Amino acid sequence: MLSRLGYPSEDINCFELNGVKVALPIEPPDPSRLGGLAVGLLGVSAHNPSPNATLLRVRGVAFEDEVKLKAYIEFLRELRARDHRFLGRKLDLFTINELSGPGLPLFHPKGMVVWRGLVELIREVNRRLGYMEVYTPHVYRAELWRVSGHYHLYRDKMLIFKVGDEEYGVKPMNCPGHILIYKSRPRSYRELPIRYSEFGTVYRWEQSGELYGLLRVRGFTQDDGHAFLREDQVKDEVKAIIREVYWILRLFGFREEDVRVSLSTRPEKSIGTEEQWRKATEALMEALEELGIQYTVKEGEGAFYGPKVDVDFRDSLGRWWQCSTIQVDFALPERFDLTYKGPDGTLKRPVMIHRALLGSIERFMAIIIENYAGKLPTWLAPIQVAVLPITRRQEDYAIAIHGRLVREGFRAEIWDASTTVSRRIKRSYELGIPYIVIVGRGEEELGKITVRGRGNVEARLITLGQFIEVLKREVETRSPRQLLTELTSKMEIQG
RNA sequence: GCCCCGGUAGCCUAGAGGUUAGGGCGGCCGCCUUGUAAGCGGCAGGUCGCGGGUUCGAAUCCCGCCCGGGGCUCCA
Repeated sequence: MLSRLGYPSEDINCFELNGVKVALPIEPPDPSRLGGLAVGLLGVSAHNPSPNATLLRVRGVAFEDEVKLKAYIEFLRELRARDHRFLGRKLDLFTINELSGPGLPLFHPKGMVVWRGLVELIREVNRRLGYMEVYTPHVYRAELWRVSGHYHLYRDKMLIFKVGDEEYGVKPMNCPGHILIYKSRPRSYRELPIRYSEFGTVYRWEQSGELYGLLRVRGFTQDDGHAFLREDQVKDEVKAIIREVYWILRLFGFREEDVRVSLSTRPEKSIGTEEQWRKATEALMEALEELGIQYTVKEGEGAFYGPKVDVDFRDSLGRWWQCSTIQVDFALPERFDLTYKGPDGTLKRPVMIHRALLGSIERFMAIIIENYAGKLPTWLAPIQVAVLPITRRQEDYAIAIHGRLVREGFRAEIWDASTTVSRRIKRSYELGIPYIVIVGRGEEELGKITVRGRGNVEARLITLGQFIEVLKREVETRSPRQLLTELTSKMEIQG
């Protein structure tokens, strides 16, 4: 039984379906078919489209048949199973505590393992790109934020407070600190580009409704970098950065078709000369074209201080994320009166490039937790190996194996025989541990081990040395695959 | 920040004005000594988010606040 109800609002279509009032934000192609669809209820919310009408909106999804509906429900289940907010707790990576504050995550030891893995990865990239790591304070005199413009343009997101007679502000961005390092002495054109990087923790007072796990927080750490360079150096710098962004995405298993690049041009409200904008925008376009990268142009979407290139990528569930950003900036060099001595002896104004590769460590961590469904590749896994003695009689042997693994630099734990083997194996699967080493009487007598990988691959009775060699290679190459499979196939040949 | 929904032990959850708030996971203790995705038994663990109100009586009803979830808006 289906009937159309009056419109309380122009953009909502209301029907009564089997006695339940249903509001659809879109006009269904054939309203009379509504009754024959498979409908799943997603949520209920109230809206007040006009002063004298209250609308209860029941949100649901309709599919042509039960099979498609079930597939969608399965997708939602998958989302929940991969949700980094639950996995973060289960894997003991981080928590967000009501007492310490919303949007301010606390990273546990295991979470810091993943964090450090990402930071070390970016340190390598920074070395290749020539970015030198610096460290700057978290709090600055408000005067600095006046000079940078943040005091006026960004104030609603900033933490500004008074100490005695003077105001201070917690940093929402790292650039001003890096600028002051640049300004610490006169610069020559011969030095450029000067590149600074910092894993800088910034605080932005986001509105409470915008917070979302690690994906949207109030305190986060950027893998930030600023290059000070001549305008004619912009193109090469951007090319080098984008190449590295692609390298990083490939490392995490994102393919070309999962990456989307956009170029944002001059917005209406902006500073700088036409000439500067033209040069910078052309430099960005040329960089993208020379790399053979397809991109879309977002007219007028640039920052007020310069054009930018953003790299979005798509995770295994088809959701797009924006992390990497490369922005050209004419404004801050001017505001801080940055100069360098040109070859002709006159003072010139450098251009700045702001860039973040992962964007925020927190957000990127959340994305990879979800993308791997908690089963992190071995190089990032907080526990790489769990050693399981079958019975207490093998515990000394297990201790010896564990000790060797730890000395070789691996993150290993012993799970003693106080509970059953299958229970411990189940737990290792739940925690997404890459490898379990199982040692029973047979292994101990032969001085060997049995290794089982996450994908149910098993290498029986190999030597610890063989396993360490594979493990080492897997970690050093940051392999997304488990290299144990090589050992198992070898074993089959032998066996 | 706005709209709706929610908050019960470390985690998941039963409970809808009436005894000592019940269960599962996890934890601890004991038994078992285990060979590949949950062995058995016991014990501990709760200001029912916080504050106020209604009532003879509140986890349960009302108000305020805090926190979370879904959406809007915004971003890395």
